[in-house]
Amino acid sequence: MTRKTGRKTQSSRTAAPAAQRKAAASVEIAREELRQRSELLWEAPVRPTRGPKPAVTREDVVQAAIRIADGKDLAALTMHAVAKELGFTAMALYRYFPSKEALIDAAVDAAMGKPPERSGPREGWRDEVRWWAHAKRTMLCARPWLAELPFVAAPHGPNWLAWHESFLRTIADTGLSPEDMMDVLSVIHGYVSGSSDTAISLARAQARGISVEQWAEAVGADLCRAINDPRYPILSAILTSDSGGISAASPLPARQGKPRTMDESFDFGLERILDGIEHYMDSLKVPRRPSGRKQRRKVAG
Amino acid sequence: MTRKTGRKTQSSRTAAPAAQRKAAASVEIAREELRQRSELLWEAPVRPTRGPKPAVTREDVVQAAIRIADGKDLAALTMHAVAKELGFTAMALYRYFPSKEALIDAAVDAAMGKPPERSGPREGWRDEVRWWAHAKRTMLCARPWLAELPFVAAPHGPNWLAWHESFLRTIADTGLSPEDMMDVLSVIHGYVSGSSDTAISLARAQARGISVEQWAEAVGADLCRAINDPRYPILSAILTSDSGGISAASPLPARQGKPRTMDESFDFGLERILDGIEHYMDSLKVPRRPSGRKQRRKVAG
DNA sequence: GCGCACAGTGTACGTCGTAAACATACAGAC
DNA sequence: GTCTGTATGTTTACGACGTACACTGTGCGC
Repeated sequence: MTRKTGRKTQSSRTAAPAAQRKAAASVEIAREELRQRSELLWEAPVRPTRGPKPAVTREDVVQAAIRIADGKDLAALTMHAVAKELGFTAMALYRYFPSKEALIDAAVDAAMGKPPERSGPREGWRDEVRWWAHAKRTMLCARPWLAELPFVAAPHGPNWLAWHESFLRTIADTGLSPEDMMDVLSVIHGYVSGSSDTAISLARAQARGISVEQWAEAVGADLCRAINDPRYPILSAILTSDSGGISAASPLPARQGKPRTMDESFDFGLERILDGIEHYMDSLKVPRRPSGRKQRRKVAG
Repeated sequence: MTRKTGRKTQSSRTAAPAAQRKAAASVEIAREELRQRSELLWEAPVRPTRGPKPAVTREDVVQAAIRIADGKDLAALTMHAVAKELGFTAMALYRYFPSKEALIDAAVDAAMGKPPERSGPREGWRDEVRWWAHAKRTMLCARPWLAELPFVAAPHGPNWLAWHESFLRTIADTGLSPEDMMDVLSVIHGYVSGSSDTAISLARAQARGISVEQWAEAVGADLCRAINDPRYPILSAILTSDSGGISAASPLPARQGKPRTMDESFDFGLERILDGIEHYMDSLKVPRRPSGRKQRRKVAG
């Protein structure tokens, strides 16, 4: 991983260790670098007429990168590996992307893909939001390496925006103000990405060939340290509340025969949030204070 | 991080790498490695009587690592850097931790710290959960590198459990079943960590010396690509719905003079979730179906 | 056909994590 | 005290990484 910013246009020394920099100049560089990376995401490459044709396209490079990350993990995604995948030397890639970071930006956006189109007639916003949340979760679990990225500023590429657009479509008719729509998007988006980390962690383990059972055993073993530890009385009580076993399908403790799986827990949380949003929408219709402490009312959009 | 061919003499050490391995054997190694990393988190080091005294403690090493990550970012946290901080050579660290990953595990748990104790009398669960969520968000923003970690199985150290215990205390008296308590924990925890990514991204930028304005400019610039792009009609409408400016305090568009800040958006979402949870609790008291699709009812804890 | 712009290569450097062999310092057995 | 074994930190080394720089080769516009 270790993403660095060490780019200078010309007077650069070696792999600038992101370390010693002169503040003022470095910020300028950082800004320019971010601008350029963003551009790479949005602008089609311009093929000059002169010179030999490139052997592949930027898209081909991106796809090769995705193939590697899918097959192993983000750590396996090295310039050498991508180059080998394409039958190149590593340096050739720098004709397509100015740095590894820029390539990863592009790979992330491409790997995210477009949000799936929902066929059939439109249903209520609640169903659609639920569907969107599941789609997003599925996407994240399918490519666990997407969650490994320490962005200073996440690249908001075409697909990233498309997912957001896709969400907004689900609540476009609810009468929420623009602010509220963005905030509702933010709740759901936050919940989905945050709450999927356990599932993602499992997906990563599986990508490494670790079985579900082995993974659950490792995670469960940690949790079990809480049992009978006086520092964790409540957790301990919960963990031992019934059979106290650990479900293979969930790192959380399984009791009384019907353990909740990770997916069920996800759905549980999602329903609570949908309830909360619905409640908020209702409170806007009937002009009475919402149950929350803070007064909020609809502003004319 | 990069991993290579592993070996395994007898029992101890080795950062058993994850790359190419013989499947069966590799899983065995991975499991053993995870077990050992977990142990390092929980067990006090045993000082043998013979031989020279160690110059520092494992705790000192961890603190040095945290200092480095705090000062820069996770990428700056190299074995060489930590060693230099302590006046050592890099290899000396391997007397304290078997691998960089093990050191990072320990640094993460230590950096997370204990959850702050709340002074004063206990208030309603809603206030307490809100308080917990803010504490966690504050902690994550203060150490943005905590969110950069690609775990296969996140190490659940003492502090990690303490945060969970601390949350459970807030809802211990609400009459929720053990399953429900864990799921409520999971919703809030998921929301907090997922929804903080923008704030964390900003914190990271600031750690690199990028000002809020510059960061917002970069993020906003990406969003603005949606404007007038036929692929993003709704987003475009929202972004231009009023003044169309981008607030420096938020990457989301600011309109009509009173932009919502990131923190306000966070609170908005949190209130919706709390509403949803409250609604669920109410539905348990009055035995009538909750508004969500799935029937859930309290089980005797 | 000529020349230049651009494709991809070869080599090199500095840094990374860490294996292996080593030197050193100290506790306990004599 | 001296001896001895073990635990400590150092030295050296390796292979992989990102990428700077100088190179070779190709093919369009002239």
